[in-house]
Amino acid sequence: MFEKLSEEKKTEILETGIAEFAQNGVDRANINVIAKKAGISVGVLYKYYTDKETFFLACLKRSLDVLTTVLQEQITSDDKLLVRTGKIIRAVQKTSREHTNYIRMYNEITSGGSRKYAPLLAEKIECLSSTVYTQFIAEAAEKGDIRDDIEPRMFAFFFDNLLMMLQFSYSCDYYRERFKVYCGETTVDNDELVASQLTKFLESAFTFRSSDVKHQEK
Amino acid sequence: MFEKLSEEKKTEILETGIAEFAQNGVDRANINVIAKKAGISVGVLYKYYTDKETFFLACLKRSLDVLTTVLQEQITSDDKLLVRTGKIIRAVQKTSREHTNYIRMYNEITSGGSRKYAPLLAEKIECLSSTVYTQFIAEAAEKGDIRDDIEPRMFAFFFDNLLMMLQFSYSCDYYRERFKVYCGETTVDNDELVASQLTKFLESAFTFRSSDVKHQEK
Amino acid sequence: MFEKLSEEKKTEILETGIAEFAQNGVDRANINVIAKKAGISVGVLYKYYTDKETFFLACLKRSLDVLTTVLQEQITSDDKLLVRTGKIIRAVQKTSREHTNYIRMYNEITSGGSRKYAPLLAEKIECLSSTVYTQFIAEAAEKGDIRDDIEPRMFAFFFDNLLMMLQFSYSCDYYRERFKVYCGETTVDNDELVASQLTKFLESAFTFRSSDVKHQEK
Amino acid sequence: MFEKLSEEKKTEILETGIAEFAQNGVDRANINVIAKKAGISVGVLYKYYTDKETFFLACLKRSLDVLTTVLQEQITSDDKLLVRTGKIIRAVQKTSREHTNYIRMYNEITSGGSRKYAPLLAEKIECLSSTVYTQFIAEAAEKGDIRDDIEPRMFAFFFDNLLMMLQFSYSCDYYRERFKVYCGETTVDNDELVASQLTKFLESAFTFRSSDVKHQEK
DNA sequence: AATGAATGAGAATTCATTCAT
DNA sequence: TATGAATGAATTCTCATTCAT
Repeated sequence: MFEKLSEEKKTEILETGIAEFAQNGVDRANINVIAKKAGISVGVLYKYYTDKETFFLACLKRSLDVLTTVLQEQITSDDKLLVRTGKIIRAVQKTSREHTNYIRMYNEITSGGSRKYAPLLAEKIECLSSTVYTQFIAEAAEKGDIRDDIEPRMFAFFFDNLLMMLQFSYSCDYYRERFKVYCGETTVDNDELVASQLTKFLESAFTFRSSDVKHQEK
Repeated sequence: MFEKLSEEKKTEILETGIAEFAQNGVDRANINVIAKKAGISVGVLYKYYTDKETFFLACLKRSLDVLTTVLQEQITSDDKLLVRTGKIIRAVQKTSREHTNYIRMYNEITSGGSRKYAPLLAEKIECLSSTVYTQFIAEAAEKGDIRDDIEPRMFAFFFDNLLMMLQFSYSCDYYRERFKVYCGETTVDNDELVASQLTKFLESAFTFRSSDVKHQEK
Repeated sequence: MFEKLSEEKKTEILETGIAEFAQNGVDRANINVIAKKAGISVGVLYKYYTDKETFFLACLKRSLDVLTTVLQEQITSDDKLLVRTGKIIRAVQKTSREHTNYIRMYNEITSGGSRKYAPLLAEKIECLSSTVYTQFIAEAAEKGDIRDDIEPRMFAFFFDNLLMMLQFSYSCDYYRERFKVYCGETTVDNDELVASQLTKFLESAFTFRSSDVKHQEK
Repeated sequence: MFEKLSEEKKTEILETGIAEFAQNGVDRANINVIAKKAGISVGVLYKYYTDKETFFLACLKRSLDVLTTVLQEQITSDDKLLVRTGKIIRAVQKTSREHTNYIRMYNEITSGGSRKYAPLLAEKIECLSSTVYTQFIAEAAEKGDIRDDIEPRMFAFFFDNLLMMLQFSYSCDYYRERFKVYCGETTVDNDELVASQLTKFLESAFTFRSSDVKHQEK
């Protein structure tokens, strides 16, 4: 398997698949078209991937692997919470611009009725970020850098929700339009503004002091 | 159009379509199956909707209309920001449980490659919530109930991002699994816990006082 | 199902399938070609038969049903054994000439590696003839019309083997050639000769008297 | 041709082909699989056999050659008719058990629509047995060992029909099931019983005396 | 106007055959 | 000369859409 296919060719095929799937969705993408665009015959494609689903999964895996690697790099940091947060946000922006299609692939599995195996692949990335975020939030809570009356896991969840939406807002058509509706045409391309605003939002979400509270629901 | 079809029949057809599309996605849903389940002939369906895409759009429109109406109700409130926030969160939870399929339809357009016209339909709901959220955040800022160093529009954007993710986390398979990965199996069904945690998160995001800042990135 | 398709059309489709399958074998026959020849679209064919195998089975069933009916008629006779034998042989010849394709379909399942369900369909015809032949041979044995030192079932088996080979020799290309090799070009079309010779052969096979035996294997 | 391929390798390739063709039928057998199982490349296979059909024919030829050789040995006998008949039957049983795949190959050409050249190959075996059987039946008739009112050629034909069916009944799935339906599960493995019963059947078919006839069709 | 049977273009997949290495 | 990766024509099957009744 893959003895003759060079690593580059292999990658090219997957990238072509990713581009098509990201563009049209799994169901509308056409295997014969992908093969042609990748400069190979359908036969080769079917030699390496038993069927369309399997090929899609391989494309998805590659996408998630790249994203996971990028995520790993972002995460490895000894900075304090807020510095780290800022870095992560900027990294998300960068990733979204550079790896649009990977993120669209990721987005592809978040909808789509009966796609069975795809979500399994995503477990890795979700587990990774959930573990990492939860842990550094818990650590920050211990150090007193962060309010301690929210469950770290849930905090991490809300945190990642914001990051995920940010990713999609840069990469996926629908979310991008919505982004514009909310923030205006220009803001979408003003990365620094968005980054600083979101950092502030998260900063205050993290550092609320209960002593300050005056108007709280019981 | 619809001269002969009673309002109830019309609704039944759309609801059947919504159920199928929500279940299987646009591409995998089968028009003939939908017609059969709705108790009509494909002929009728094609009389009123020129093609599958158009019918999907009609189903989507209905879904968004219902969600918009529900949203309107949630939004109309004179309560203070935090009370209102809590109410909205709970309303989102309720909606997610009661109108799963509508939300799945909404989710359906957030991905799905080349679906061209679908996003246009969603403008209404996005504009509505963006306007409303932006406005009440601006008002709160004026009253001093909220920090004033974040753009209301962006604030509203982050706010809605969290709500949208919450909706999907309750209604859509992939997001639901992710929800569990982050927060644990039981949390997913503990609406009160989730609501209170998210309220806290938003509360502090909203009410940060710049005077308190000690550890901020420059 | 078949509400709109008239009985004649239904039959025409099956007969077209039978002709093609008989001509080319299951694997080489082409569903699109069959549909075209039958004057329908593939869609219709697939509406009534879930796949090629199922359609082949339906064609086979029809073939075997016709053959079974014909067999039934042949069998229903109160004649004495030998008279009956002669009638059956002539009936087999007639059937073979008139229903060549049905017999080829029958022949189709006698080879063909992994064809799974086809043989099940044939059980009916095999059971029928085995039961009938076995029974009338047993009766003849009781009456003393036939030697009684051969198991009726095995006798019936040998009897049917000869009839089956006769059928195939008239209907199937290979067997037909072989028939010529053995008996000469002209004999193949001289039904009366073949019938009388086979009758004689069977007659003596049936009526051997043990008292006559002089040179028998121990 | 075959300059480099050793005789053993050649044989191994053919035997592999025979096994696959016997198992799956010509159409369903896969050339690439056969090459792999034979431990050669498809390239080699196509060097020696121009196409699948040609290769199948070569496999068929080998099968028929082996069967012809075996047949030759069975036939070469100076025994009297009935002794010889018994020997042939037992030889057929033995061959059927030992060379199942060759017989299946043989069976493969008896059906299968448009296989054009295959039957030509079989002429040899059919001519051989027809000649031999016809001749020894004629001789027996001269000696008075056999009734003389049946054409030797037709006699030989009926005789071989029974042997052929016996072969298939032991080797080919469909015929085997039919064998069981007629004679019961256990008989199929009781070679001695079958041999003696068929011998008796043939014995009386051969030795009928016209003087005994009382109830004959005119 | 309603029906749903019929259509047939389109897509996935297979595998005999070729040919660069 | 041998290899087996690559080819792509051919085939099965699906389903959006049409249209005769």
